[in-house]
Amino acid sequence: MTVSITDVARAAGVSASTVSRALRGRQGVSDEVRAQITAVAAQLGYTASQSASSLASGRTYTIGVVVPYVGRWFFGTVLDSAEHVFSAAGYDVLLYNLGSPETRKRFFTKLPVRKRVDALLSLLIPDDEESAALRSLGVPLASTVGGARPGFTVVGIDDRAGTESAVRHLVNLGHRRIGMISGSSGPQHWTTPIARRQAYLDVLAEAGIEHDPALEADGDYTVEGGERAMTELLAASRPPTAVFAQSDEMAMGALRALRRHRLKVPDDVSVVGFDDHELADVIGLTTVAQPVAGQGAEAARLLLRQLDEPGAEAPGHVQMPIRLVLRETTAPPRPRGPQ
Amino acid sequence: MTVSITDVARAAGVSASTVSRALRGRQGVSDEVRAQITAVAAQLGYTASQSASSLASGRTYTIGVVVPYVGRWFFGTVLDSAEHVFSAAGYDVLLYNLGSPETRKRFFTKLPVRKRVDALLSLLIPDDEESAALRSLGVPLASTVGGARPGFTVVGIDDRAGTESAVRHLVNLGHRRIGMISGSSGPQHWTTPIARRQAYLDVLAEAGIEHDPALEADGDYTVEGGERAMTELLAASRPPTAVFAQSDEMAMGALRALRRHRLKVPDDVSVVGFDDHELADVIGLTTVAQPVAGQGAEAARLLLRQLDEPGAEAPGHVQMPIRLVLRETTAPPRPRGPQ
DNA sequence: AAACTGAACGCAAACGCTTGCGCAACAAGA
DNA sequence: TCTTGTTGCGCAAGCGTTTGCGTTCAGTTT
Repeated sequence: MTVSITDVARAAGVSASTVSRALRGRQGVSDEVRAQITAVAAQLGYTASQSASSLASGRTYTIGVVVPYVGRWFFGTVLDSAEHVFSAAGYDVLLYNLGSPETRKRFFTKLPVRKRVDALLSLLIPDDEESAALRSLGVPLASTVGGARPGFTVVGIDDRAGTESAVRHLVNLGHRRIGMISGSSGPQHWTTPIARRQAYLDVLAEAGIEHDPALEADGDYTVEGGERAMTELLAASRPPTAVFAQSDEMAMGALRALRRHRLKVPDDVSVVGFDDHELADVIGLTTVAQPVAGQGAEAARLLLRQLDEPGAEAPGHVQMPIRLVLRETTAPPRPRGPQ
Repeated sequence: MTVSITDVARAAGVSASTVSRALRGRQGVSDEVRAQITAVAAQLGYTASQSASSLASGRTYTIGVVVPYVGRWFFGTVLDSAEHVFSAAGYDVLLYNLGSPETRKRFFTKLPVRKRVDALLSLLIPDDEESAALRSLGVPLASTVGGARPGFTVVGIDDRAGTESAVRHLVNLGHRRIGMISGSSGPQHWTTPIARRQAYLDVLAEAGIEHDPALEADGDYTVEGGERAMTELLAASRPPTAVFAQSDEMAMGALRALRRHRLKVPDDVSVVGFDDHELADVIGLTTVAQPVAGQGAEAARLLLRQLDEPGAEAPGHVQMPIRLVLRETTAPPRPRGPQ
């Protein structure tokens, strides 16, 4: 049926152990025999059975990646770059898409990755219990979202600094009524929205602007949510002249809401996003750019390093640079007064 | 170290085989013993080793998914929906991201999925050689792109009909100079761009419009490519008054090029895309919608069916519906003549 | 009461690899 | 010549499951 290691061994006139050593580049086999075996294996189209190999060796050469929504740009991009790093190093990736609460719960209770992966990269923020479950796997862990967590190597960005640059930009343009569309905090302890909100409040305070709770709305990190949130903000008794959205998707939703209300951007309302989505440039959105692919690649590299040198201390938290990208959705507020 | 089936067996006072049967719902074990074993297993936190299980049974409960670019909206969306179907059925997914020619070549020569998956879903179009390699895996195959292929269940859309509805829409608005931004055909026999081009030519012919090669440009299925292509088209001696882009991403690039040239959409130039990208609505792009997530889910379901009933004949090709979505980037051409 | 069922369970043989150990064979040092 | 190393390779014992077959035993049929 399917060709096994003993088939190769027989065909090459050696033992199975020699085939195993030869094909995996171990020493203890002469160059000529190795060449022989390699040739025979190629000719027979032999591939080692991953199951048998990992059962015997304990190594799976597989990395688990858990992500909330593969379909969303941010996660897709991180996954893309991480996958490249993994596959270049000879690792396969097992993907778990945990968008709905049920699949998420099932994953963390059944833990299908147990004994199946050598390491795990999480693109979602586990709560304490989930964190513990992952640690119980006994493999290196990394994450590209949220703040530092025990047992994890997390590569992220400085949410405070990013938010500050965005909001300060609006302040410097002369805006005083600055709204914010935030991402839902959800059931998990999702630190990002919290950090960004705090930074937003701090900048307002430092500029001597009184915070108006009516200028905050939740956008659920989606386009539709952003649209709803912007609509809410516009319904305030004194609507904002500028809005900071915690993600580009929400900013895009906000832009759509503004268009529906026949308000001009940036003349009537300025908008700044967060992420530098691939289409942010297309629609001219001012935003704070973060190296999304870079974070995925870096996290993957750090994971691989831990696998290569098991003794080494893993960095707890690394921060990647952010930068404000000025485009066409921000401008000074329209001068008020008698027209 | 890690708890094995014999640990559970010992703790429950039965044999390993009984544990195996009990946990997998096989018959031949009494209800009380089964309950006992289930409880003990849960308490010990036992999970069967996937390697050992698949080595012994030959089933991997894993599906391979190969995709050119996980980061792109189309593929991410298909993957997302397919993954949900697979995981709901108890299958894990192994992801292979084959964007670059090297990784692609490596994948098809080494075929790391051999003996690792029970079925394979391809979101890229394999050439004849690659197709043969996949068939040699001896597992059910499905694809969500391109035309029918021997050995594959492919679920797609009617590219001709989709293109016709888009181009006819432009013709009906009164356009006569209708450009097209196509996706590169690339090295593989990628039938989609060819089918769409043919439909484009046919509609022009049926409307009595002479085809002008200067109104065709390649956009590589990317935003940047679309922008370049549009710029090319605008450089023609008689530029188009309307453009059909073979994907929304390219259409978005075209919109950006038009904005850079200070041309109004749809007043100066109409644009219609293809796909109904999640952000098409945000920017008001007229486009032909295809059920992207639906195709992923359907392909996944068809694959699972083949696994459940190995004897059954698999459908060779199923087509999902498309529909033209009118938004704000198309309008009648600006009346010409003395202004 | 004997013979026959079927259900519930254990035994042991795979499944296809990896790896510690042992054993030649040969080279180099004493 | 005899040790001592070194290198190249085979043996065989796992790794943790699944599964065909055999055994036991309670319950049914003659």
